[in-house]
Amino acid sequence: MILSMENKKATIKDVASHSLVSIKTVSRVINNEYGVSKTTKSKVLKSIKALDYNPNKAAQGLRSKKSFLIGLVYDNPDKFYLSDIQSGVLETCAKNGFSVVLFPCNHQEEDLTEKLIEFTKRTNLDGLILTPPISDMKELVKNLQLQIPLCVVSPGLLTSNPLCVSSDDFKATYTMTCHLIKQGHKEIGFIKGHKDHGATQHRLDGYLDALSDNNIEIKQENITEGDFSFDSGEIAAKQLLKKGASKVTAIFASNDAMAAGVMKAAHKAKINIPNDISLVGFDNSPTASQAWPSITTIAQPIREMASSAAQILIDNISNKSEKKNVNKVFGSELIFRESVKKIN
Amino acid sequence: MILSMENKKATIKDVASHSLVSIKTVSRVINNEYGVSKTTKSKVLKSIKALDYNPNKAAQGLRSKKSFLIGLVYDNPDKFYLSDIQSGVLETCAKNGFSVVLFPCNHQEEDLTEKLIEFTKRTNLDGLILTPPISDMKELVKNLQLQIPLCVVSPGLLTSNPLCVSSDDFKATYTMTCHLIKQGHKEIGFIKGHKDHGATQHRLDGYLDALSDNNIEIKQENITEGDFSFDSGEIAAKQLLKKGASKVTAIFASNDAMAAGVMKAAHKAKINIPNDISLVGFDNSPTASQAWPSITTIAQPIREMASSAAQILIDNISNKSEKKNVNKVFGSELIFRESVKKIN
DNA sequence: TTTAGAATAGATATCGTTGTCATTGTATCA
DNA sequence: TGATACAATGACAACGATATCTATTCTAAA
Repeated sequence: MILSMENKKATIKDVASHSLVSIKTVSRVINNEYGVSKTTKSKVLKSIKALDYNPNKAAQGLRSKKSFLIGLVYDNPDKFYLSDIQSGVLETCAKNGFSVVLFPCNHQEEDLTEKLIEFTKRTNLDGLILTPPISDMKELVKNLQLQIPLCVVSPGLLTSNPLCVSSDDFKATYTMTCHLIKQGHKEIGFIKGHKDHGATQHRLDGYLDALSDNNIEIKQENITEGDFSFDSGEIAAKQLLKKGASKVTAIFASNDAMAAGVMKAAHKAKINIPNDISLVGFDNSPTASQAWPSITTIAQPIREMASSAAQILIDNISNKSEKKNVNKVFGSELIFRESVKKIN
Repeated sequence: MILSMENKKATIKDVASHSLVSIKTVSRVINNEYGVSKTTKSKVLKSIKALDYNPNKAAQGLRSKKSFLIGLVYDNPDKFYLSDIQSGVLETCAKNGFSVVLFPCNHQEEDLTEKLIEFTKRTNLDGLILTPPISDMKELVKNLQLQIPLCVVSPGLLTSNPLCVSSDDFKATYTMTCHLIKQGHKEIGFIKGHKDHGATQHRLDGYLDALSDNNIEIKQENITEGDFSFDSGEIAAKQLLKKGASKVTAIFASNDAMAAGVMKAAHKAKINIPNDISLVGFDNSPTASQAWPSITTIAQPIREMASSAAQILIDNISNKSEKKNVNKVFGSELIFRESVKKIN
């Protein structure tokens, strides 16, 4: 029947009869399975094109017990970070025929574990990606007994989860602090991040170790609390600056948003950056390059990390890789701009 | 059989036998269909809870020809805007049992129409949401012959698409320009947005009409090109400012990112905002509140608009609403901050 | 009582694909 | 030559839900 073929979507059956093979053979072609001759394969592919055939995901999923869905869990106020994460995951998933289901949440919520389990079941996910700060919650990650693979994106090397993609925040902060020291800075203020983020401790450690290794005294008064937000950076800066401009000659903010807050505080207090005080941030967000003066910072391949996390997860789902433990580490890059000045 | 029930996921069959009814009755309960007595219903619900049953989306989708998937199409460099759009759509979809599939793209791509059609088919979407600037492309929207409902988010009132959610950028810009005029400004510079965005024209028109209605001469030299990016704002500002500080007394940037660019240019040129020049932006993004001085701007309920778009779409999919044409308009709010000064 | 009609429940086919197992054809080996 | 291996293909059941149609029960009016 050629009549009214245009209205309805072609099914595997249509492709089979069009190319004069069985539906099973068409299925083999679709899934790149072993055991189809070249001629048959090209014949089937031609029919698929001719009929504009797209496999029905629901049917595939029902039969093969897969959903082709990957969950992306996040609770990060940094929209730039999130955007990179999303596009990285998205790209890799699309390339592999998977779709992404977003799960924004509040990491402080009491029953987050239950909600995640419920979400996973309800959505019938094939895999789950956890990003900071959720991925930093060791207890939660440990208790999350899912029947599907889980990949975490983490700021540090230590993680108990079998599938992991991590950056080396410690090393990056250490190197940057050394850079400041080489520029003659000894009194370096530090603004910590949100306490629930693993990155907060790693970055602090990098700062502390760099000071120690360079025989510079660690002063608690130079270390202030922050929570990665712009406002907290401004508040912390006020605290660091009120102790007299003679004191601190540089400020290391744990991220760019807080560094921008520092800049606002400096503006208000008529303190010039970098002439009076040097400033560095972390993340290489647009904020840092658009500030005036532009802010020296640390770039991490967030997008690539996310992309890699998705790939590792998909490989694991498809059992392409036999490895049970994967921890891919990504390096950071120091971005030198105008906010740091050499002093004597 | 109670044995080893924990390992496998419960199906509708299990629920049926557990509550001693037919699977059809369970189905009726799940879908809130007519024709189940209260006692039966509560019995079934109890079983569902007891067995921790979740309907299999793939099976539901296969049989009912639905995918419970909604596509969100975007190509907007503004991460704050995007974040609001996403969370609005996400929330409403989650509430209605739908999932969101993201489709980032490049609006200048040659074969975007074909790609969208292909995406829709491949993903088996139940509905599609188009956001600016894709939703501004009239030809594309018109040519997009999909078999599923389409809802556009638009900055203006004019749209040929039956399902639409819009803001009133014209009115907002008009009102804000009048505000500047009331503050004594007559020489008001204007930075246009990206030419492909509908908002660009609406906002320019608001500015132009406000000047006309207040009998202020429109000068082409006061109107500069921009593209909504920070950098373009900085460049445009340089152009407006080099004509001598005596000339323009206020600058209206079509969005906050460009307003921030203006601020950077002013800093560099030692021009004080608001003492030398007043500045307003558009969007009420964090950029505007975090700048120093903070920037007067216009707030739009982006999140609510996105949420509403999703609801309209879902209602249409479910045929809950018989209306074929819906155009919900959302108002804007002027946010007064430190960047505008009254002059005489 | 009887009975029409509504409310409720069930049996069975079906959606479009993949999994299992059987069958065919062809080349290789003793 | 016959046995054997292996590549290529196909027939049919099954995945877990909803749709359709039919059957039973209940209620209220005649």
